[in-house]
Amino acid sequence: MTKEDIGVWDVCTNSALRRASRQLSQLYDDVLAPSGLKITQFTLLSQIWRSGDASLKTLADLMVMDLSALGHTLKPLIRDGYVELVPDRSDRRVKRVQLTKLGVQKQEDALALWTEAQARFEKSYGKAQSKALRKDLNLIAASSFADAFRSG
Amino acid sequence: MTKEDIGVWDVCTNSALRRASRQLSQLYDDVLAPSGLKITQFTLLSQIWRSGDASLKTLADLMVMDLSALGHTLKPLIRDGYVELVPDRSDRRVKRVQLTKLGVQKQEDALALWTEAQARFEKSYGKAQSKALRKDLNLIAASSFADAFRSG
DNA sequence: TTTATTTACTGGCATATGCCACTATATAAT
DNA sequence: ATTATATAGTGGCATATGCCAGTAAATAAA
Repeated sequence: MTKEDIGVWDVCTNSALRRASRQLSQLYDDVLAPSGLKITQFTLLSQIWRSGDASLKTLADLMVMDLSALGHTLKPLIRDGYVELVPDRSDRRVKRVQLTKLGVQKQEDALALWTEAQARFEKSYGKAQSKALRKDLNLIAASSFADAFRSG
Repeated sequence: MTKEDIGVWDVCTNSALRRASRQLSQLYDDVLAPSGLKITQFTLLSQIWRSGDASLKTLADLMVMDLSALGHTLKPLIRDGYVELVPDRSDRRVKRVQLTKLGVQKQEDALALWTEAQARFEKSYGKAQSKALRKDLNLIAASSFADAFRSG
């Protein structure tokens, strides 16, 4: 009977996306474990480094994340001394997100593990396939896609 | 400078996956809002229906979700009377997950909204593309993929 | 300049998800 | 039958993520 043979993930793109996310984050987390960072945290540290000293709002937009959600997620990283929020001098509403020395060091440490995870992923999934998949996913994450979806 | 121009999601498949998940769940949630269900909850109700009366463990495996995580996620749905856990007669450790009449009704109500969301997605992303993407994602969610990743 | 509006962030509450320790069963090994 | 081991769930704790209300500060409007 079809009902039992087909999963929601076979028909619902969102559930397929979340299910794959759970699996992959699990796999990356396992590899990153020795660093004490989860892949989500490593991702944040990496993006904070890449973004220079972006404001919370800017970083939230880049990450396609709710501003307050980002604030919450940063809490453990701030508590552990990897990240700090520096008030902007000109606009006193703004706080800039920066890596501490310890944070930079931690990111660099974990980078080797991430590279290992990424290598394993590409070995299993294919290097070109991986790149194509990221492109597809980044399209979905784009604000232009959200606009199209909402107006459609 | 490359550092600022390239996001983690351009190089890390996991972060690309999570970022796209956040965006898409957001979009689906908005469409489902009138039903009072989040897309994650609708997904669970749908899969519970599809799975007949699977045990928590079976459902967790199907959803590629931690057993206890599934238990937690079901709490609100049980509290609201959409789902119930029925102890198995033969194996007293096992609990079977079932939709209540109210749950079936709720799922059917929300189905129209989900269909709308899915239609919008396919209109923006392409029907064939969507199907291909789900296939890719389901490959990543497969246990065989996890095995390959871990041994790789 | 005084007021209205928009913007950036915070804190509280809720769901999503995972780990670990513990309990209850069931099954295999002796 | 007794003991060892494996399996299914539960409860507590922690992170991930989002909504909403409230505060502070900047900006536009009157």
